[in-house]
Amino acid sequence: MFSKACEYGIRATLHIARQSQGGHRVSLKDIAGAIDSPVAFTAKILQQLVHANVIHSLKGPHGGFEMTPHQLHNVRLSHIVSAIDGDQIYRGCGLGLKACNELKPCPLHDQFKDVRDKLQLMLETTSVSELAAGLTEGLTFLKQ
Amino acid sequence: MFSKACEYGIRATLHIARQSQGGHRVSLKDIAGAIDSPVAFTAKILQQLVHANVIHSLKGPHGGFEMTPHQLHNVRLSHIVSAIDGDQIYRGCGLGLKACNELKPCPLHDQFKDVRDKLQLMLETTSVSELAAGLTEGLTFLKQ
DNA sequence: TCTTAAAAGGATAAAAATGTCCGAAATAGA
DNA sequence: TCTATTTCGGACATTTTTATCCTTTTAAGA
Repeated sequence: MFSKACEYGIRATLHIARQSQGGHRVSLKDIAGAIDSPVAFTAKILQQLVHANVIHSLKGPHGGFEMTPHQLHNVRLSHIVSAIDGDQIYRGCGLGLKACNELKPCPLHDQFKDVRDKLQLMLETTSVSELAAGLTEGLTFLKQ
Repeated sequence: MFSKACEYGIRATLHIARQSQGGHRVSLKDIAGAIDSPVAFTAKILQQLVHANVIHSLKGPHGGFEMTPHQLHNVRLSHIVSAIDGDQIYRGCGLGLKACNELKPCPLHDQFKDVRDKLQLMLETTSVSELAAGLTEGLTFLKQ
């Protein structure tokens, strides 16, 4: 569904969100350890997320990654997904046809529309904060 | 959502189904032309679909691909997708966690479940025949 | 100012997906 | 039986994704 990069991106952001809610800044190593991902690859993804204003970073000693109150309040899953994978998942045609639309639909356009719209709605309405809360409460998990 | 191979596979199967409904067998070249796909790559995918008993092939002059009445009656989109991409799309965890389940869910397990179940239901209930009918009626398209 | 810790960013490597080529096998028809 | 046509299947090539390594930049603290 999502690329590996996007999966790591979501997991990393959720970990950062959880720690930021507790007032803690986290390092790259910390994140990679918490979500069980390759360190250097995770670094590249975090860079993308910083550029996309999903997370915030600070260099130097005691540096690391965090989310500002503004980011914690506003960031939705859709922001992470479109920053890494783009919006083809919920905007593109299910059969990869460039010119597929309501007027000239592919054979599964209608069937797909339901699924795609549901996915889009879910990504756009689900906030990172609410998911991070579930982690803190020990109800959900980011590895194994 | 699906791999390129799977997109070609679905499009090819729909073209073959449509032609089979009219009593016509189609060649590889014919298929690749109709769905606008690379010929040799399409050949590989068709082989997979023959092995998966989604379509039927005949070698030699006047050979080609077709669907038997039995296949036309039974094949659903889910058969094509699982033959080419496997069932990870609607069975796997959205965040790529191997051990994600109801008891130990990932943070977006519940939100994802809805989307995934809807996708699974759609793929398992949509028959290739019904989609091919839309093509014949000129209501839907397989390229541009 | 110097050292140290951390992210940033460029170059490269490995793996997977996508795509191509060509000879082998099968089969219809002359 | 011979030839032409078509799928089959193996090997190879290209592109994209995933992953690693190393140097540079930034900033804190001694």
